[in-house]
Amino acid sequence: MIKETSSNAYNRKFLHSVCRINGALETIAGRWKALMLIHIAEGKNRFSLLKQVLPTVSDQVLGRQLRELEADGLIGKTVIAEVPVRVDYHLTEKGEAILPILDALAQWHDKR
Amino acid sequence: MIKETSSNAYNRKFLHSVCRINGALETIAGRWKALMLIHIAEGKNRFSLLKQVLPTVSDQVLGRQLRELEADGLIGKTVIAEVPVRVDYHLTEKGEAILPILDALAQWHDKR
DNA sequence: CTGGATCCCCTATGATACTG
DNA sequence: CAGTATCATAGGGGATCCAG
Repeated sequence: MIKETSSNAYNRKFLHSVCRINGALETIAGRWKALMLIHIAEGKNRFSLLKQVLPTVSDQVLGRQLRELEADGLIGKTVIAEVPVRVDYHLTEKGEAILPILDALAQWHDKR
Repeated sequence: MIKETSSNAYNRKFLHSVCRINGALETIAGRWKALMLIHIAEGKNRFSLLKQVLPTVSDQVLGRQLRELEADGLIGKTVIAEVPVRVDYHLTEKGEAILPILDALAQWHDKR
């Protein structure tokens, strides 16, 4: 059994919280993700609507980031079998929960 | 003069808040920055101490991210003219203010 | 309409060596 | 001790074309 120094315990404690912070940052740090979350929350909840409000994002990147947000559980989607097909996105509970933190970040950014 | 549609006004409003969020994210999204801020807050406030607690970061990257955090106003440094020279880092008021947000991110990350 | 497939490029990160 | 200079690498993002 390895005797633990207080420094080792200290490191593991903080490394753990940092892993969580980095994990959180990675889920929202995509170039457009914060923007996409806000727009979806405001009703721009379809692929073509998001393209309209994010004019400089490519189809490929928009699609990829939508899938990543879905995989991370921040958004969900509803496929409506019309012709042409229609897809509605919506924030999950977890997606809603990030909005106040994004707001806090925006306010923090204005300091000084 | 260009007549504004309500959609244009809508876009500019949200694009503005998103620019602020992305700006905030960029200042802390470096691979090690959140970790560095926490460690500096906890007293690991010198180059060699940070290297000890961040064993996989290279000197080059550590130095660069320290300079970036300093340029963004999150940390300050004090150079003590000993031999060998000694440099102490400390969080600025702005740097302290981000800590609760990082904590909120960590708690959010644990959801579900 | 909603994206997947493919290719390219740029930037952040990393490794190594060197300096005041 | 506290960095900087140089080179190499990987992954995110962008452009274009294509498909259900």
